[in-house]
Amino acid sequence: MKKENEQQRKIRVFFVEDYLLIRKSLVHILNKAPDIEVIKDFVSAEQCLKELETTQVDIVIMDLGLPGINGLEATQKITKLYPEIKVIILTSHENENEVLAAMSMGAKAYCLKEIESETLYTVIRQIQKGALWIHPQVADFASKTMPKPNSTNFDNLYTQAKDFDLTEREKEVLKLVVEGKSNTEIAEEIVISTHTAKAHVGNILAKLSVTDRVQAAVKAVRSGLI
Amino acid sequence: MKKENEQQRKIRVFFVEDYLLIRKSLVHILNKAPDIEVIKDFVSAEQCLKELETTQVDIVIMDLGLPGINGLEATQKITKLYPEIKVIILTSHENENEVLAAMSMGAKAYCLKEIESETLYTVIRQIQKGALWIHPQVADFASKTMPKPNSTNFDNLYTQAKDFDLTEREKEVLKLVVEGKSNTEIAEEIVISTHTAKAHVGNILAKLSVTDRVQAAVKAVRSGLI
DNA sequence: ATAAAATATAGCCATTTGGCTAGTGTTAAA
DNA sequence: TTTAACACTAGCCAAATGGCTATATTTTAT
Repeated sequence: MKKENEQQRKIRVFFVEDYLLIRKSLVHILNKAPDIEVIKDFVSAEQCLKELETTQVDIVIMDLGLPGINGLEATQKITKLYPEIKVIILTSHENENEVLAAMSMGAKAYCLKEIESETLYTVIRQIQKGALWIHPQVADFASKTMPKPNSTNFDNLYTQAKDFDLTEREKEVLKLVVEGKSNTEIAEEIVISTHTAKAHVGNILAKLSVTDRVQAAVKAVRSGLI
Repeated sequence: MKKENEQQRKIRVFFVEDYLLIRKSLVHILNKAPDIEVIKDFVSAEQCLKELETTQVDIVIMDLGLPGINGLEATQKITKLYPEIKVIILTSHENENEVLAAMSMGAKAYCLKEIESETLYTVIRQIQKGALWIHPQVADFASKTMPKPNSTNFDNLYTQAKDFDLTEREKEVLKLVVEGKSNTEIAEEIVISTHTAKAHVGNILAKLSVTDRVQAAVKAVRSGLI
């Protein structure tokens, strides 16, 4: 059925990546697949969004860490404005939160740049068919937190993922922990008792799933929380 | 003169870049130049260094931010062991210190991944002829601090900028500190006494000019040391 | 209105931390 | 050869940490 359609029509792709050299090389690689066609490539998400107003594509492949509108925001915008378009994240970020955030923004795939080109072709084809795909290397933490595919619950993932459910006060304390402050210093700074400071730190450790303040600080910094 | 040599012999290149997809695409792009040949490409600097023992090349193109030995250390090793080999840094880091460090490590060129492929070909050809090249976008701060091409003054740049003068052992310990390990755990992990572990941590704190391991960890992460 | 959080406080206790001084053995540079 | 840096070990001590249980007030949802 519909032989020409399914086998002859190429998968139309937009590609967003800020570094020229990488962009051009990847476009080249992508176009080597007989059934994939990079219609246009963009330095920024803004340009891509602009072009989407007039051009129909099947898939947008998007880097995270773009200048201006970042890949996550762009993904959200695209999936909201054009639900039929599938967004594939292609990035080097192995960050847990980024994966969760991207998927909750509506991305259909999360690929690390580790990926082999042949696998990438396959992923693109699978996504085109409606699949979801997450790179094995980051799939474990994604699967944990992604039980219900209902959007209500998903929307919070981004904030939850980035916030670790910390309260305002706890974020305040965590910031001071990252500065290397002791519980006593923290207590002085925000005018609470040392007991309270300790309690806050303890709760922070629990919420971040770590066992000491060093790990908490590192996690906070690495996840961009602080 | 020597028409065949200069025009027919291709520039032999090693290419080091950890992300498979990017590596393969760039190799492809590089090989499109008629006078450039990527002999081999590597995921890690270690592998590249190993291969250099047996294979002669003109140029090594190197990413920064590699796993294991990073691009800067590798550059230093290469230029020390094989002064005739020119190292080209190809990275996305626009960091001032990285540029200075790379050049002081003996790199001959510092290219951002922004670069156009045609320009990259030109740079490679220029470098092969003995030139130095720094990407316009980062050239300004490089030129400021690069007055004396004598190595004495330059050698410190790297350590001052990134290393905090840590010894190998201390870096090893610092990595474990960042992982949130206690002194006891560190001692177990690298098989030393807890006393030694404590001593190392103490020395690290002093060298990083901080007063506790949290600050050390944060500083290590933020400065990209770990 | 009631339950559920967030915030704050308190004490106990084993363990860890960081600063300090004081050594030993090894290796590399002056 | 001697100095200097590195790696390692050791003990002391006051302070800090993290886990624990318990309580009370306030804010926020339902």
